[in-house]
Amino acid sequence: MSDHMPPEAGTRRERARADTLREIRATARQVLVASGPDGLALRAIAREMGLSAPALYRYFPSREDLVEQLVADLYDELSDHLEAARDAVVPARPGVQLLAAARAFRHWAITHRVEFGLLFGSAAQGVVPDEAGEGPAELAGRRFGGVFAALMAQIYVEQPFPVPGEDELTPELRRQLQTWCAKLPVALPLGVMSVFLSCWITLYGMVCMEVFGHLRFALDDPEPMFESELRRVARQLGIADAAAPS
Amino acid sequence: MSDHMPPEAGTRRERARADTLREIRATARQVLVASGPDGLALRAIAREMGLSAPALYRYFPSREDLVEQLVADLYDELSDHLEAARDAVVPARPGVQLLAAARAFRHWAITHRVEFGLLFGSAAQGVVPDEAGEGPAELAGRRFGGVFAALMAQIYVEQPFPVPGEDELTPELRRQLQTWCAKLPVALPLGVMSVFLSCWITLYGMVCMEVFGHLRFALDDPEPMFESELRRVARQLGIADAAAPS
DNA sequence: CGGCGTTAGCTAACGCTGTTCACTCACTCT
DNA sequence: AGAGTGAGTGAACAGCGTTAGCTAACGCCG
Repeated sequence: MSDHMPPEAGTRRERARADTLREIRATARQVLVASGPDGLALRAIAREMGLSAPALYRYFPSREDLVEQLVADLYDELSDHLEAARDAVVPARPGVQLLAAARAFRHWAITHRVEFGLLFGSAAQGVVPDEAGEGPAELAGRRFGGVFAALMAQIYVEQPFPVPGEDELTPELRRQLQTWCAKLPVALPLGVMSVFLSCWITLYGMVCMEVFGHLRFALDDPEPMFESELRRVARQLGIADAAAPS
Repeated sequence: MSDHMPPEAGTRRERARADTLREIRATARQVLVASGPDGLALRAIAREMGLSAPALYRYFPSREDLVEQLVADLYDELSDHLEAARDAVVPARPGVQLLAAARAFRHWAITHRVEFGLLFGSAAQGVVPDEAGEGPAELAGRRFGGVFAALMAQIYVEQPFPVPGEDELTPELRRQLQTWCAKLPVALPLGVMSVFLSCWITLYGMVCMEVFGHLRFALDDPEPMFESELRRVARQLGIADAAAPS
């Protein structure tokens, strides 16, 4: 008897397994926000689902792997959020889209502090993460970075902004940017890539400092400073006209 | 580190207690680097010192407080490192000193990754740290920030660099900077403070990204990029001439 | 000098953690 | 119908932070 059908499903067992796996990931996420990163215990996840802790080992070889999967899921969720903000911009000018994505990044970060801490706060992946290569988290992280990178490239292609010439970069930096460039699908001037990194560092630094409380020594509400930095970035990208807050 | 010294006052008991307390802090630090932040267990510290775990409760009300003390110690150590680098600059021009301190910051961070993660990651202080006010860690953190702040102020006082006028700041940002300024010993133009924050965000962002591995997607060795960002900061502070790497 | 209060340190214990093992039971396939 | 697979179980182990109750040494004061 072959009922063929839902194209994408395997055997019943495989479907059930996939369902449970999804439920585990969802529950883990929920426990994370409810109990903080330290409260993210296998037993807590299991209890929430009405099964016993060792059962989870049918799905993940260790807690660490489960957390890594969770990190990947969170990166994906964050990427979705950014893309949604980007695509909500009409008309779709990449400059405005970049600013929208940046604001969405900060918004997600401050409304999901615990999750953000897991992604960017060195908690999960060891602080000394030589761990060459792979893992779903690494992959999802690249998708996240790609959202910004693509927008930045698009901005430059549509309307080039001033970038340092290659002769203005130190030879060491040039070499670093070159080896990076070689790994990319499209080739961009090295100066563009240095500007991209510089902007990304500003964005990352600003949001990290806010979420981790390292701006509280100075600012009560970091949003105005964030907007100010965003304007500086926009100026650097020649999209200052797009910077008015929505 | 910044404890005052020789009299070593107090009864014998008090001295013994102070000694043990210092030993605990030193051992904690050592266990931290040896076993990572997760391996920083009370029992491990106690074992290393040849005593039992509950004994530590005579010195700290909880593990969390011990970690906070450790964080304070690390901030102090880092501050010492920065001040040493600053004071090693001859002749003592504040521009050069700032760059020296910035490089020392990065150097300490990448040679003390685990400790850095504890200070600047989301691990130690709760990610949602409303915890108003106090604690030795907060205090030591302010000393650390003060090193940079003082240098920056000195640079401006000696030779003012161009800063945005108050009318170029949004009213919200102006208000934020004003309430911060009110808490400071000396009053500086708001534009200076916004530039300081901007520079500090760059420095923090760059070093955090490197240590937490969020630059590995692009750069193999982030140092050239760090130097490039440092030059940008120097340019902004009118000390570009001081930016040549030592 | 003797006694007493203070206090550093101990062991034992509780409840929690991640993880392993041996087992049961339901489902799937031949 | 029987064999085999695999999800889920409870018990157990080592380790965690923390509390309680005890011991013994120390410092002070009469």
